[in-house]
Amino acid sequence: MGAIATNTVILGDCIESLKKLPSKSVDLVFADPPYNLQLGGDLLRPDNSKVDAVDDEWDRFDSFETYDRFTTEWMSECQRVLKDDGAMWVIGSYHNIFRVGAILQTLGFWILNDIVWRKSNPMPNFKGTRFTNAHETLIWAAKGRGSRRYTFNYDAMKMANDDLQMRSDWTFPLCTGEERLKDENGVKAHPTQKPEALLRRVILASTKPGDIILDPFFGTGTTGAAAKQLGRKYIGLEREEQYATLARERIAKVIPLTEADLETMGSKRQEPRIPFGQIVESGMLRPGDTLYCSKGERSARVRADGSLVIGDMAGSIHKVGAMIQSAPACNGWTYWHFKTDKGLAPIDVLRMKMRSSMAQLAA
Amino acid sequence: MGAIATNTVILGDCIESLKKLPSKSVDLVFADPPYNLQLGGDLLRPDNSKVDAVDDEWDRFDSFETYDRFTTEWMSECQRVLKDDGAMWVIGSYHNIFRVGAILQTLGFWILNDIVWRKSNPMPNFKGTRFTNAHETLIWAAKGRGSRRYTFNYDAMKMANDDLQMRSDWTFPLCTGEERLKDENGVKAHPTQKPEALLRRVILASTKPGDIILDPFFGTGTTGAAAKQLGRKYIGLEREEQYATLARERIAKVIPLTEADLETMGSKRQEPRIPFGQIVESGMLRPGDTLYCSKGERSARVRADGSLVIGDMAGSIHKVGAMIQSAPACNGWTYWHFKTDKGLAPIDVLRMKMRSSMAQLAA
DNA sequence: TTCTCACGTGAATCTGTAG
DNA sequence: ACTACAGATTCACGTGAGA
Repeated sequence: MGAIATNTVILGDCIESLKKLPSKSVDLVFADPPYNLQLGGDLLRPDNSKVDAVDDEWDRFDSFETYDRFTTEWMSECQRVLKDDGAMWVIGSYHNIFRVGAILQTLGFWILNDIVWRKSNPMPNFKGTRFTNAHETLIWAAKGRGSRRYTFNYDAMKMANDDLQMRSDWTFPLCTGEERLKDENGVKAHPTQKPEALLRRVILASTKPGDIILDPFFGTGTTGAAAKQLGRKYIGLEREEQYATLARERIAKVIPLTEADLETMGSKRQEPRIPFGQIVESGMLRPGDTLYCSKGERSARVRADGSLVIGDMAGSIHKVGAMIQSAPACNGWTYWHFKTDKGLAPIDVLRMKMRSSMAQLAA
Repeated sequence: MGAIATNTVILGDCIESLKKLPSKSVDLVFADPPYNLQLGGDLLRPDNSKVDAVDDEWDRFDSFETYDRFTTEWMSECQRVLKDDGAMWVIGSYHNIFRVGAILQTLGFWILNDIVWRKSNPMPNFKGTRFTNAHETLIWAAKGRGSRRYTFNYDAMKMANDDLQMRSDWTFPLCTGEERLKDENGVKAHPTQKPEALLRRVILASTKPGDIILDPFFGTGTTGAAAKQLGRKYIGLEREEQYATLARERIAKVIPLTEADLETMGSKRQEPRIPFGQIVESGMLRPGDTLYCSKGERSARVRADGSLVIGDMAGSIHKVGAMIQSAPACNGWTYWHFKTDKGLAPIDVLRMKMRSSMAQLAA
């Protein structure tokens, strides 16, 4: 086996390019394949502006069967190209991730974790028809069931998480602002650019310095940029010349980090927000229970969704508290009280209790 | 089709029992199928013979295939039993959720969301070989692609989340303590008992009071307990007699909420429609009155039939609102305002007044 | 200079009913 | 099947203009 060319972007069809790569030559694959979104018509926000949808030709497939065939092809080539101790990451959404995961298992990959990327700033569901789609899923899998020697930098991950084991749910913002590549008109250069922070965590967790990372859907080269920063090598495959060019220019500007830089990259944690509805869902309060103001003169009834009712007024603890006092605003957590053996206690006590039971959670 | 028996636990093989249920008879399916292929015993072939545990490399495929066949069978029966506007939830971990999701799509179910249950107190990864497996995944899917009338209580969910859209990541603790069912020796009665809070959110989000919820893997009856509490009906299928017995005892102790406590924030889409003409007919506004946009720069005149006029444009409050803004659509109720002592107020205020006076008439 | 506020936008399977 | 139209619907941030 000759030396493989690294730190390069290969222009061309991903499967064709994969076939030319030698077997057992890369340490990690990171793949961000088309999601096969199957969008309908236009989507308008409440302010009537249009959502810039992903309608690119590369994301359109005739059927699930076509998508599955495509997935099977690129993935089995990746499996061949991986070293025996290598591993693969694939990112996707509910549109494609289940097919991706099933195929990967069927091919013999051995799933190590599924990871949830919680977006701190997702796009809302404008029409109020579903839950806000606020996460994507990554699958981390070893080449085969027997591969016990995959790389996992346990201590680096623990360190990055304030000395707690890194969990399978990660919180990062979307790629926006400075980091988001723009064309000459200031329009986003690629519709699905991933945040570098996400890639850095993937790479720090599952590769060693000097490892070779293959990205078969390179796009604008986030994987390459993060790899270079962290002292790893990359091979990017990309079909669209404009993306490949952008990626090369982008990566050229990246300055590799020093050891010292890396140490300061720990993630910050913050107190999790507890909605009042969750207090009710948890059973700490029950629908039908009564809440009182501190003097006990005023009362309201709790409903199953966390709303309060007084007469024909209904709304959140804050809104109803404000209405009843004819005040512009009200902190419902301190205004409303519940009955205990020792008299009235503010519901904020319940929130603190809930917080402490969730103390382990990085927000 | 005769009335279906509800609030009952049916003992027996899940697929056999499903086949006896009438088509299009339930509103929601909640399924917590067996997760792990390797445990054996849990898995039955379609002919009810047991699958032997297999370690052999070459047998791996056979084992996935068996799981897939089992999944396809129970799931297509559920699809048949669901009403056309019904929906299904399935919960799983990375061991099985990808196969479950792919099969569900292939059967024609239409995924609405994938939901991440973040565990606030997961079991750590003791060996430090992977990320702490701190979540499970739920898939929420409509019966088919065309099913647009599935139930989603958007406003109740928004209320439960402090007036923000409910996201696709939910945080709940594991089922522990009092809630966890124990046998006579104090040992947990079921290995995978789900928290009631999780089920309550599922039920509150996607059913109406009185709906029928089918759980084909009933276990110790968390679905039934939550359903009874929330004024929904349940049908539980369970193979193991000891679980079925435990479930019946558990559910018998549950005290349902009263109708008043079950009430949640209602959807605006379901409120009775008031034509604008009726506001004019009632005298709340008079023909010839002027309406303004919120800033007061634009104005239109009200005509006797409830149409608006600006210059030579005339039409409904919505159409004229859209035209004047050159927008594709407009909600006239919130766009147009009328003059009061205290300044401009949206005409939606008048609609709310009208609605409440109509409600009093009905009562 | 610093703060405030309006505006733009992100992998989105995004309405319901009457005729 | 289709059309027409009433009317319901958004969160977190980054940027840049203006105070």
